Amino acid sequence: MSRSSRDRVVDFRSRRSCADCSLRSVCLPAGLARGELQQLDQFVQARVPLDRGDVIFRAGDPLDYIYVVRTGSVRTVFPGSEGDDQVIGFHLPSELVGLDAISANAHQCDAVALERTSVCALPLGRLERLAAEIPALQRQFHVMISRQISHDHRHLVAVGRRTARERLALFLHALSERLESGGYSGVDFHLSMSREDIANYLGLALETVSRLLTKLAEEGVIRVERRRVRIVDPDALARIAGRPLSQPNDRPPDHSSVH
Amino acid sequence: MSRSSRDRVVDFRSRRSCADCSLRSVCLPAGLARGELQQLDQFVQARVPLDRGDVIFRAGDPLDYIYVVRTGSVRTVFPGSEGDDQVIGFHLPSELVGLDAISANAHQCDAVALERTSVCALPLGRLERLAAEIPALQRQFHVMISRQISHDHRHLVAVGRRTARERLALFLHALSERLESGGYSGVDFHLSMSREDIANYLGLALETVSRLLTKLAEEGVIRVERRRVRIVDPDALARIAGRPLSQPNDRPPDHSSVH
DNA sequence: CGTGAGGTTGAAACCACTCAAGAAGGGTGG
DNA sequence: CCACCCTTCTTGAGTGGTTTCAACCTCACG
Repeated sequence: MSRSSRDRVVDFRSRRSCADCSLRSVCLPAGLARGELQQLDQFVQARVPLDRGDVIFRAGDPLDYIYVVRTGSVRTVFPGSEGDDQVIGFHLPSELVGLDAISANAHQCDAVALERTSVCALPLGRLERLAAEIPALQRQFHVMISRQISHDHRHLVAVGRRTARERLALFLHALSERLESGGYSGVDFHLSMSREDIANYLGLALETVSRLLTKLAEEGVIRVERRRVRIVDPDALARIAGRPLSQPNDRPPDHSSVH
Repeated sequence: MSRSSRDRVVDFRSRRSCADCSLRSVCLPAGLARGELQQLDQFVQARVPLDRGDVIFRAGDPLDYIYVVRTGSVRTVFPGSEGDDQVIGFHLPSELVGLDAISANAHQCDAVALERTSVCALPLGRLERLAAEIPALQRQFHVMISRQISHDHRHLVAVGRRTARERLALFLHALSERLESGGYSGVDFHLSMSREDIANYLGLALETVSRLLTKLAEEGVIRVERRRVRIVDPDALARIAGRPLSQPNDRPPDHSSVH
C-alpha cells in the first residue's frame, strides 16, 4: 500500500502546457493572452498520475500548493476521531482543491484520489503574485473560488432540507451536469466513489443509498450496474431532484450550449 | 431587481474610516499600512443601518458589492419555490457576505438583516483592482474567503453526520466562539435569529430545536429565556457538540461517545 | 384587552438507521 | 486456473430519532 505509484518519478509530461490543456477555457488560463499563459505555465507543476487511494495532502499539512484536478477525481474528507469522517466534496476536472487551507495556512481536510487521477499543483504564493499582475488571472481565480462556495451552498441545501431520495437524485443530476460540462458523457458514466463515500457525502447510511439506487433503477429512471450508471430518464431524475437549486449561468461567454 | 432598502441612501457616516473601526485587525485592513488603508477607505461605502428584515440583496440581483458585516447580523437564504427556503448561514461582524456571487456575477441567495445591522459595501471591481496593487490586501481578502469556505465545510459536517442534539450544541458552541472573537460575550448573548431560522439552518424541525433547547436547559447546560441564552456549563456544551471541528489537532481522541 | 406571531409541549406516524446475513466481484496464492 | 478471501454491495427486518399534526401558551403591540 505504501509505495504504489510514487516511485515512478518519470517526468510524465502528458500535459505539455496550459495552452495544450483541454481545460484551458474553464480553468485558470481562461481569458489569458499567450504571453500571460506562459508566465502561469512556468510554475504550474504537473504531478505524476495518482492511483486510487493516493493522498494529495492531509489535514494539518502546511499549505504549499493549491491543486486543480486535470483528469480523474478527488475526494476531500474532514477527518473526525475514530473514522467518523465526513466527506466534504468530490472534485472533478477543472475544480480547485485545498481552498479552505488559505485562512489557517494549513490544510483542513484530507484529499485522496478516487481513481487514476492527475492534478496540477500551484504554489499559492506565486499564483497570488502573478494574479496581482494579470487582472484576468485574478478574476478567474476568484471565479473558481466562488464556484466552489456556490457548490458547497447548493450541497448544504441538499443535505439540509431534502429526503434521502431527493438527495441521491440531486447528487446524480449534479454529477451528470458536471461531467457533461467537462466534456464527458453525462448520460452514461462511472462512479469513481463507493456507496459508502456517496452515503457519507449525502449524510445517509450506505444501505440507504444502495436501496434507493435499486429503487430508481426499478422505476426506470436510471440503470445501475456496480459503478456504472446510465441515466435513462433525465427529466424524471430532475423532477425527483426537485426544482433546480440554481441557474448555473456561470458559463464562459463562448457557450456551445449543450441542451 | 428589488431595491427595497437601497433607496434610503442617506449618507450616514457613523463609520468614519477603517482606521477607526474596531474590526480593523480581523477585517480587510488587517496588515495594511496607513496609506494603503486610506486607499481602501476611499471606496468602502458605509450603509445606513438596516433594520430587522431589511434586504441587502436578493438572489438574482447583479453583483455590485461584496459586503462586510460591521455590527448586527445577517442571514443568507437560498430561496426555493414555495417557501421551502434553506438558510445557508448567519453572518456576524467581520464576516463577508455575497462571495458566492462572483462566479455567476449575480447573487445566489438573499441576504437579510436579523436585527439592527450595519454593513460596509465594497465594489468588487475596485476591491480587486486595489488588491492587485497591495499584496497584504489581496492576502487578507483570500484569507477571509477561505475562512468562509472553512466555515461552510464545518457546517456541512455538522448537518451531515450529527444528531439533532449535537447539531444544536455545536451551533451554540460555534456561535459563542464567534461572538467572543468579535469582542462580545460568548457566555450570555441574544439570539438574533428565530427558532425557525435555527431549525432551518440545522436541517431540523423548529419543534425539535425548541424541545432540545428546553432539554439542555433542564440539564443545566444552558439557560434560555426567549432569545436570551446563557451558557452555564461550557464544558458540557463542548462535550455534547463533540470533538471540536475547528481545531484539527487539539485534543486527544474522545472515547466517551454519547450513544 | 383582542390579536397574531413566535414559541412550547404532547402524541402518533414515518423515514432512515442499525443490525444482520448473504451475494457478487476482484485479487491473490497455491 | 481454481479456490479462497476480502471488500463492496445488496437485501431484509426491526428500532428509534425526528417529523408532523395539533393544541396551547405568552408576550408585544395596536
